[in-house]
Amino acid sequence: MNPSVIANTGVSETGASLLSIQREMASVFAEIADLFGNPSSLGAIYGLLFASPEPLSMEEIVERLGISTGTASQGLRRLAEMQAILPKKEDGERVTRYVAKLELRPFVAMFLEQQLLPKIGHSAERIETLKQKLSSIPKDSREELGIRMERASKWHRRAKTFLPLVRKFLGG
Amino acid sequence: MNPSVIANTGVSETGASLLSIQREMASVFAEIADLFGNPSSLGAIYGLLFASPEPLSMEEIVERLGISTGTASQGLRRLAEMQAILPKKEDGERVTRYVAKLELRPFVAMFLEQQLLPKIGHSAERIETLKQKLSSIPKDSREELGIRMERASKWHRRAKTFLPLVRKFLGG
DNA sequence: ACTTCATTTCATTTTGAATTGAAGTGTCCG
DNA sequence: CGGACACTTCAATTCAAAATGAAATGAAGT
Repeated sequence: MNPSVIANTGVSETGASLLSIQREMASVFAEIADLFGNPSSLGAIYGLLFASPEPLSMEEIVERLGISTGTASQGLRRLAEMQAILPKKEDGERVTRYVAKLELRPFVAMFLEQQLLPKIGHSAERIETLKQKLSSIPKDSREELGIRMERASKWHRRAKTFLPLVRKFLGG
Repeated sequence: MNPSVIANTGVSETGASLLSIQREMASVFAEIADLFGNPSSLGAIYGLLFASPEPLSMEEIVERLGISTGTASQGLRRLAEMQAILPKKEDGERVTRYVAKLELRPFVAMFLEQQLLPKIGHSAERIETLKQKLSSIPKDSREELGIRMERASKWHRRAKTFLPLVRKFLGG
């Protein structure tokens, strides 16, 4: 069996085994990505770069993961936006190569600030609005509903004070 | 315009306004549910019960939310399993009615213990396994990869110590 | 035993997000 | 200019998860 089916970065031989580790790492991070509601391709790309000491070009990523150029392009953009990877435009080269940042912070920050906090905030608002509509319903339900909505508000307040704290602990 | 299009629990009139509040609440909780990777119907059902001082039967839930009996049946089962609602089989009645529990704990516990912790644990294992495969790759990559995997392990360890703590704060 | 009605089950359908891939854009270099 | 190449875009496709609804189950009452 030919051990070097896939052209690696030019680092000569035995790439097959390295590649298999990289693919497994991609798969691990893919799972984690979709656990947090992100496309698993995002995780796969990051995982590959995480397991690649050498920077990789988009083309190399596409062939090693077997994904489309469209997915790779968009994934790389989002990862760069969330500061999870670093684009390296080398001197007189045509291609951009990417390296993984090895900190957890970008992920935690992105997840909390882009996903959780805004949506928590939004639903908190909707509940506040609802509280005001309470006056227009029969008094027996009104009282109990008031208590319940107050409780829902309290959940939101707790979440809002707690989440930034999470960030400090995991991201710091 | 007829104000009582929908048969409410028998609580006489002005149900339209109560119903609209309940539907809005269902919608708020539906958003939150899918934010945490659950079917939004789960959230909708819980939200409706949360905004309903009176216990509701499955049939009432189906008609108020406009969902199918299948969805309602499965949703009620899951919510009961995760201790988010309480089934009330009343004395000589045919139907089971449900009330919302008003604590946040069941949700936090369920999310952490059923979703996060197991999957975090699983990916931690996969990374441990990968560490052992490192010996079979060229030494230059080997060293750097060793460092990186160690770092990924550290993330997992942090998450595992931190998540139970989250539970105490939000759930207790 | 038979009817009724609440609930469950599950094969099918729907829906929406992720992915594809080919056409488009832009840039570098001869 | 022109052609090659790296990358982006986006309409169409795929695919998995969720929802549907009709048939099966089963518990009460007669």
